[in-house]
Amino acid sequence: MFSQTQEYALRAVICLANHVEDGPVGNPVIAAETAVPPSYLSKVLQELTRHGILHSKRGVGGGFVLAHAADELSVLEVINAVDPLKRIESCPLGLKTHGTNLCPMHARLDGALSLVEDALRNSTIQEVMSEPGRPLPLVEMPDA
Amino acid sequence: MFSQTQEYALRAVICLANHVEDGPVGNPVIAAETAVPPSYLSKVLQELTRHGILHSKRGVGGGFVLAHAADELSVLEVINAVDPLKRIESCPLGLKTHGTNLCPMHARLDGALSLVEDALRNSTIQEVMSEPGRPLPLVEMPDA
DNA sequence: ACAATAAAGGACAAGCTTATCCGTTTTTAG
DNA sequence: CTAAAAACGGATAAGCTTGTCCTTTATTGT
Repeated sequence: MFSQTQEYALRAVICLANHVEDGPVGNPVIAAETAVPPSYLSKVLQELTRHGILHSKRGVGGGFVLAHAADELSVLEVINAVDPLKRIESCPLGLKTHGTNLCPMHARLDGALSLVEDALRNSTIQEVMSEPGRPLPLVEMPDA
Repeated sequence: MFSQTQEYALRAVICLANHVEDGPVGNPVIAAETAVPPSYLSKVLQELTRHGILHSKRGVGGGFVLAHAADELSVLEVINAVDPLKRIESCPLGLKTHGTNLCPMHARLDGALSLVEDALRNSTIQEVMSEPGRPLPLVEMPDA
């Protein structure tokens, strides 16, 4: 339901949010902390950069940083940057007389998609980085 | 978000619900009415049969019929038969100390999945076959 | 029993997602 | 100005989803 690429993108963004004080973070570091294959992560980070989620800096001391504050960035934005959640906007069968007025079946499916869209739009990266009673993303729990 | 196979399965089931009076309906008829490639549809119908959503009958006059009444069959059951919606039950990074207590990020993603699951569980095929103000699935609107 | 019909099942092909590799460009440091 | 670091970009491979084709098995009617 959520793609691997979406998952990777979210991990990377959370990782960068964790490092927000540290200046640019390089691909290898992010890869290590997020357990994403470095060569693939590289593509994902590129895509996030193209969509303005990250800023990248080349050369020595370069790497990636968040382009916006963690509480100004939604989970949905990250997902849409790499692999957009696409709503059902017109009849998948191409029935012309349905046009934009979906049949009840597709209306329900799209309704479900809209719930997802809303939930993710209203979750910021900030919110998702720590929550009382839940472990921190990307890190093993301090021994219980 | 929803796979092609899930979409095909739903179309096929709705088609069979439309033909519920007519006895078994063959693959070629379903394929034509649902605009699904017949050779692929054949696999989907097989899978629905294996999971008890349909009954199949071989030989002359054979075909497929719904195994249950349309108002006793949920959209979720159909989807789960061919390509199950899988919830996030444990940490995708395999962090052992997260175990079954997801981090807030995965908790939100799974929360979204649970909304979808609920919405689809509570939609019956009956409900999805006609709804005032919406066109009927699979058929062009009687000219407006 | 035989022939026709239709689903079941297996083997295979095309296309997209995920993943890898390597050369190029940009930036920094010395 | 040169060398090293690091992102960028293109080409290619592996795997899964989607789609095709053909043979086998079961059922029905004659």
